[in-house]
Amino acid sequence: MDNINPGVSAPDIKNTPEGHDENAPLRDLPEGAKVTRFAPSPTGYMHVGNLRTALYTYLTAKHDDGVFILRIEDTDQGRKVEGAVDVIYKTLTETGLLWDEGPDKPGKVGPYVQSERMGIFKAWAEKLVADGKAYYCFCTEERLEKMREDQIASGMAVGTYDRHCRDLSKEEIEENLKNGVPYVIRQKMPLEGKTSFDDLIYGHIEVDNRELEDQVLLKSDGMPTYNFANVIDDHLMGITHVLRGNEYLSSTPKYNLLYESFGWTPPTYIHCPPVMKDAHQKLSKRNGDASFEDLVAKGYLSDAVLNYLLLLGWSPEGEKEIFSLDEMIGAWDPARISKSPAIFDPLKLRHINFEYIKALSPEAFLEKAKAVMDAELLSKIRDLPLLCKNLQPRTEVLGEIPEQIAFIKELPDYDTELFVNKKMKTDPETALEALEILKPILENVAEWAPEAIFAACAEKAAELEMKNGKLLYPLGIALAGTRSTPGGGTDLAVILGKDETLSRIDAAIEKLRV
RNA sequence: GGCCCGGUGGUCAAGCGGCUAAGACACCGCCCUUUCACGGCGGUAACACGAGUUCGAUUCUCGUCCGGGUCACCA
Repeated sequence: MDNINPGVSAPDIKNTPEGHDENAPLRDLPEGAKVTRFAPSPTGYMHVGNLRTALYTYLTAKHDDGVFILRIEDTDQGRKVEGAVDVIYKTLTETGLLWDEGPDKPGKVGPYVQSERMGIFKAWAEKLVADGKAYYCFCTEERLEKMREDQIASGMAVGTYDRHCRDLSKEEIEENLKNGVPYVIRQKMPLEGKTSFDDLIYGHIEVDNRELEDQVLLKSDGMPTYNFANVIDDHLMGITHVLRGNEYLSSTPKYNLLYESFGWTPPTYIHCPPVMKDAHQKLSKRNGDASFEDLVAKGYLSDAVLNYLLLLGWSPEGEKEIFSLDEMIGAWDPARISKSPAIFDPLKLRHINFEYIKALSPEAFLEKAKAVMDAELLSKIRDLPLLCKNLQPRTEVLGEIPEQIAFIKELPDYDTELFVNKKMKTDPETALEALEILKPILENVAEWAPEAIFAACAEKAAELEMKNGKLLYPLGIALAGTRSTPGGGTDLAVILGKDETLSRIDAAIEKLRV
């Protein structure tokens, strides 16, 4: 995607408190345009919940011709997975969620990889300390450990920092700093009052400041916590709308206080409910739930997956269900995101995928179907277009095609009971008759084509005053050895070719004679 | 446990004080039909519970219950 604001070439903004100009315009955007960001951490796996967040984030930006930013949040170096960033690029590219700015598409507010922004966080944290909104904390791991134990023992609120270092004397702090005592920087929460914010989905949310912990902003290794980096980056990057999972709902007041401390305007928050595996568990890597890549590998179309995800937790105004990406952008309204969790329904995904497969041109379907067939199978199909014509309305997931037509490779060892069909009024006995009648017709049919074969068979049926099915149902069973096949007996004959057809009929006749 | 959020059929969901409470998936039945599908038509199935506000609550308030989230030098 091209730079969406060509012609604007403001100098790089300074990311530090000293150089930062709060009023410097970051981008030249149309009225009402939103700037959003998708900020995954590179853990090597894109689960569908993540992808859904990316979609919603993308749509929120694009609906008003805004900017969609990709930022990689890799401050936890320990969890970093090799190649994970590529998975993110690949998935977003495949689904068409193209970002306007990102690590590989630098804009004016880069860098877009958090680990490359390390220098700036410390400066901002120190500004907070200087302004009395944060403080150095020299508590050791052991003291914190002991504090928690004591808290549990005394039945106090669990895990909340006791603000031990909040009121250290100036001298004490200087002394520690001078001696190189390791420290973290903690946010100084107000001791009373309330903090509130408005979420686009959940509405007004208010908490007692007493509930808020003096959270760590800067770790002892100089790295920011997610909680801090997030706020700094979102602001410096000019993010106007923050979409994220609702697990952040309860920490948002802390973020708001940070914005307040800096004198910044908080973004609009849009918290999304989670995508669930069942009523109790989220969809997750740990549970071995399907990632986007897994679904595609199974034969789901990426557009179909995206379309399904769109509907999982969001509903359009009308009755329409199938949306192209452009249509999604047009119809999108973040206010219609659901408040409650949604259980991922594989069956519905199948259906949506089916709709997309149905909509494929015959040529496109043939290409996709061919891709899941092996050479041996392909060599035995005498009329691939005909097969595909029959397959297309019967395919929900591409990957299931091979098993659906396994009988082409090899006739299964079927039971003669299969010849029983009440509606067609057939049984093994009538089937034997039917096949014996059919055999010479097929041997002598003028042209080995669907219409010609069907016409010849139908003519014979009419002559014998029987329903077509009485004659043709047994043909299908004889040729496929299974009840469910893509196409009727005459189509199967063409797909298998004359020789194979005749030989399978002989085999059936033999089987029925014993 | 404290705090925050949620609760319409099996699932996704519409609804935003007055409706016989949409629609989709799944399921069942019928029709079409050379199998199975597709398609068409029809059907079963829901406002968690209890108070209150109101002439009237699925919609508003409170409580109960249930579920989820969060309480890290992880994001």
